[in-house]
Parts: sequence; C-alpha cells; structure tokens
Amino acid sequence: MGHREELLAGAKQCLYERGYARTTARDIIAVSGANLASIGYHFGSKEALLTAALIEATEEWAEAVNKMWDPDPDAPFMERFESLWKAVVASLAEHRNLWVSTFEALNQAERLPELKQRLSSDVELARVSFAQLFGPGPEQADERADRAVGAFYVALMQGVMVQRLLDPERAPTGEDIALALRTLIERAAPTPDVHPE
Amino acid sequence: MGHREELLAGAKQCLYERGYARTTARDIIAVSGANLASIGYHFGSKEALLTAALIEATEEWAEAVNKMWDPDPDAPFMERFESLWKAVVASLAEHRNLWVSTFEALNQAERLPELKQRLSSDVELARVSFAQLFGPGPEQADERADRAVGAFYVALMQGVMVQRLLDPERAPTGEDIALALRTLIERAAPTPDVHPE
DNA sequence: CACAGGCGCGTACGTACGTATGAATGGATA
DNA sequence: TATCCATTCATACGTACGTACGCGCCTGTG
Repeated sequence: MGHREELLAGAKQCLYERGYARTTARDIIAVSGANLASIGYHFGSKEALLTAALIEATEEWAEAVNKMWDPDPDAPFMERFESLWKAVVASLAEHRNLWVSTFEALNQAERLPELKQRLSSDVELARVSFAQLFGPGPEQADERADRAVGAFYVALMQGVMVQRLLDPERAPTGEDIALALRTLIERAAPTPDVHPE
Repeated sequence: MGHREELLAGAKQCLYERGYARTTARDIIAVSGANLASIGYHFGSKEALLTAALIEATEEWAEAVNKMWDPDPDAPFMERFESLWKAVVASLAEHRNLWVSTFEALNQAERLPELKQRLSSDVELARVSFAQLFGPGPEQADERADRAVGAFYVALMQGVMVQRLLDPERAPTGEDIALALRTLIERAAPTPDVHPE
C-alpha cells in the first residue's frame, strides 16, 4: 500500500477520532505509515487530503446506512415506518463517530464548495431513496409530493440524529417517532365519522 | 464598557463571521477594542472566552427564535402547521449565521460538556414548547405522546435547517413540509370508505 | 499626599503548525 | 550495468498562535 492510500486511511481514522478541525498533518502521519512531506506530494495540501478523506468516509457511510434498511416491501405502512426509524436509531448507536463527522462536514462545507456540492447531492440522493421507499403505488405518482415526502423523511432523520448525538436519554427513539406520527395523524385528520363536515 | 464585555461581544461577532474553530485570539482583539492580554486576565484562556460567547449567543438565539413564532391559537391544525414551517424557513433566511453557529456549537459540544448540557436543555425546552403549541385539547392529555410529538417537530425543524443550509434550492420549503405531511397522512391512513377492512 | 490594587497595554516567548527543499531510494527499462 | 522517474524521507523554514510577563495608568481610600 502506497503512501497515498495510507494517508487517506489515516486521515479517515483521524476524522473519526479527532474530527476535521482538530486533526493536524502530524496527527495523520503518526497514525499512518507515511511521511510528512507525502501529504504535499500526493494531495497538495493537508486540507485537500482531509476533504478527500471526508468524501470517502461519507460514501462509506451512505453504503453502511443503505445496508441497514430492510424494506420488507409488503408490510403495512406504519410497520415499515416504525422499523425504518428503529434502524436509523440503531445505526447511530453503532456508527456514532460517522454521524459526528457528518455534522462536522456540514460545517466545513460552509467553506469548501466541493464538499458542499458533494453533501448536497448525497442529501438529494437520500431524498429520492426515501421517496421511492415509501412512495405511493406506481398508479398515483405525484412527483412534487414524492419529493416533499422524501425531503420530509430526510429532515426527520437528520433531526433525530442531532437530538440523539446531543442527549440520547431524552432524544426520541424509533418507537417515539412512530408514536408521534400516529398522534399527528389523529390530531390532523380526526376520523370523518367523528367529525363529519 | 470594560474589556470583559468588549471581548464577549467581539467573540460573538467572530463566532458569526468565522465560526468557533477558526477564530483566533487576535481576531477577537481586532474586532473588539480590547487588548490581547485581556483575554487571559478576564477569562483565563481563549477557549473559555469563546465558550462563554457561544453560550451567550445560544441564549440570544433561543430568544430570537421564540419571537418568530406567532401561534394564532385557533386556526385549524393544518393551517397552523404550514404557517409554522414557513416561519421557520424564513427565520433561516434572515438569521442564517445564527443557525450556522448553532450547528457548529453542536460539534463543539462533543468536547465541551458544559455547552452540551446547555444545548441539550435548550432542545428539551423546544420539545416541550412544540408539544404544547400543537398539543391536544386539555381533555385528552397523553404525556408520552405529547413528548414524542414535540421531539418529532424539533427533529423536523433541525433537519429542515440542515437541508436549507446545505442547498436552499433543493431543500424543502414550508409549503413542501405541509404537503409532505398531508401526503403522509393520506398514505398512512387511507380514508376508510375507500379501503374498508 | 501616598499608595495600593484593579485593569489596560505592548511585547516577548515557546511552540505547533503547514509547507517547501533537496537528497536518498528502489524498481523498471534498456 | 546505467539511466530514469516516481516516490519516500529527514529536516528546515516561516509563520501564526496562545499565553506569560512586567510596566504604566487610573481611581479610590486612608
């Protein structure tokens, strides 16, 4: 394995252990088997290396999350919904540092347009995936509504992650999310036979 | 105004303009009228100063966000729902840096327990506020469901913010969020007269 | 007036950082 | 073997940083 790969691997490890902003070039060297000057040689700068590592880590993260979902396409909606959110919450428990890095990447993206684009398109992909995972039957396609639902799910996921990162004790569980949606449905659309109009 | 206050104000300004990780002691000095050595004198260290500033900024942020909500308590649910999310999206447009700081604070909280506690209790407060803003009539109180709904709203808000920070073009608008909920309700609870079981 | 203490101020110190330099290495090619 | 080029390596350079130091200026107190 050449220094290029070692540097990328070391940088990713540092991303998990120290985060983006706090890893130094010498941290990466200490962790990998490479040489200080190899950073400049292979990547031009430390920042370019870290950005590349962040992008790779994000890709791996997306793959890992994808593998956690177990669609079971014919279960009733609410059941699929609840199992999805249980899986999402479990994913955070197992890959916490990945999620920490993801939010750190969000901050770095404010300064790094390339990274920002990358994250944006990842989010867009997630919207589409969610939309078709929970989309309507093929009959009643409504593109705008599907996109909105996808974005809604993604937002919910990101927000659940924020809360669980901050305070797992009080953050919602997968069950809580499902309960909340059921409650919302009851309150937003009281059964017509109760309140006929 | 003594240096102590000037330093806090300057540090907050730097938080907005450069973020936590990238502001240096000399940045703060340049912006405030204070002296380099005053940081050590009044706060002990630069990090202590920045943390204090971050906590103050978070408090002001919470106040500012609170003021943006305009309950209109007697409108129908869906109307209140949509106007809430329009307000949230507008709040991001107007106070973008405030929200950027908030997410940076989230990252720093990984290393600063005091800040983490502060943010956690802010989130808990938001959960409760949302819960009672969209809670049930006083008759049918269900504490667990209310908490879940509060957490659900908070998550949705945080996630919408993430998406709008990253890519306002493709991120959901307030209308999109309302559309998504309507769609979800239709799909989750198909009107009984269409699919009787 | 004397003087003490809180505070402001300029500056120096030590260090950690990112990057640059130039020599050394090693394997492929001829 | 001789040559060459990509890579590795040790180290140096310049800089930006956080903090420490010590003097000077006020204001309040006796």
